Amino acid sequence: MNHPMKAERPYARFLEQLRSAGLRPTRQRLALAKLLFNGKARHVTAEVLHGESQEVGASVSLATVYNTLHQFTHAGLLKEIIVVSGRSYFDTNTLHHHHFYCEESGELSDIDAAEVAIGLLPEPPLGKKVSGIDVIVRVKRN
Amino acid sequence: MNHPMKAERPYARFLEQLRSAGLRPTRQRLALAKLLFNGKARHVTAEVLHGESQEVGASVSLATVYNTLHQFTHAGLLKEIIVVSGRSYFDTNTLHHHHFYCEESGELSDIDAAEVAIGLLPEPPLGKKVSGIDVIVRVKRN
DNA sequence: ATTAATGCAAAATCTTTGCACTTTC
DNA sequence: GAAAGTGCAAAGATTTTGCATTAAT
Repeated sequence: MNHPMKAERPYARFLEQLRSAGLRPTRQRLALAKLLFNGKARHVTAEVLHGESQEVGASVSLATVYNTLHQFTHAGLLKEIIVVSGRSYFDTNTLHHHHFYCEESGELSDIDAAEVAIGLLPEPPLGKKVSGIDVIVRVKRN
Repeated sequence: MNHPMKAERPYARFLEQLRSAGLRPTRQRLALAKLLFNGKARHVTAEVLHGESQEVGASVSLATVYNTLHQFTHAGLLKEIIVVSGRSYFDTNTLHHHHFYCEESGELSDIDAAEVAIGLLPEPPLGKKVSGIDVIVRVKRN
């Protein structure tokens, strides 16, 4: 076995994922998808993802990173998380869940929805219906 | 009693509030405090508060509005609320509580903390302690 | 007088857009 | 070749900053 453990068809899954979202599998989207969806849940900002794409040699412009993150979000592949002003995080975990957010490090981590039991909730304002609930547990260094 | 129901010492309360926060009661701060703390709970953006200060004839520069909002926040007179990217809301309700947020209108409204019973919570990440919990109930028009 | 606060315009951030060029189908 | 996607630089939007002027103690 000379070859390392790289997958035989490394893009197959992403190709599938993109196609089913109606997005053409371009080099840039594949590169970003590969960075985003390689196993563990990720929380990235556009800036960070752009940096990673450069490190990997897959040069993708920052504008395209933004476009792609939003396209993926609209396609249901990502979830946008707002925890701090002036920066958007994108989460590869699209299931309903919540977050720990460390203001010092900027790190986000997931909290399974089942782990947060929200008891009662008051009636929403008149003429409005609930469309989502986000719980942000802010944390600090001990 | 010819005089209408305007308070005899309209600024007394604000003066007190500012002084106890160690902030000099300048014309601008008094004007903004008056707009912010006149009774009911308010949720304002810098832009909106700046607009209101102009309507009232108390011209305060936008930079000073930002400064003042942050000073008030640090002094514990306001609470900053993050619900949407690229815009900060400031809430005159500094008690622990949560929010309804309408993405369509941008309106925020309070939910008393007692009305949201959060059952269990997982352990925060190693070396971190919980510093706050924000619940945002996103709502849409029916 | 000292010290703090304000205003202005300029800068800094993050994000979006317009349009020519390139790639995918 | 038609349609969609990309890159770049420029524009937008919100927020912060530097510094001379003004106001509060």
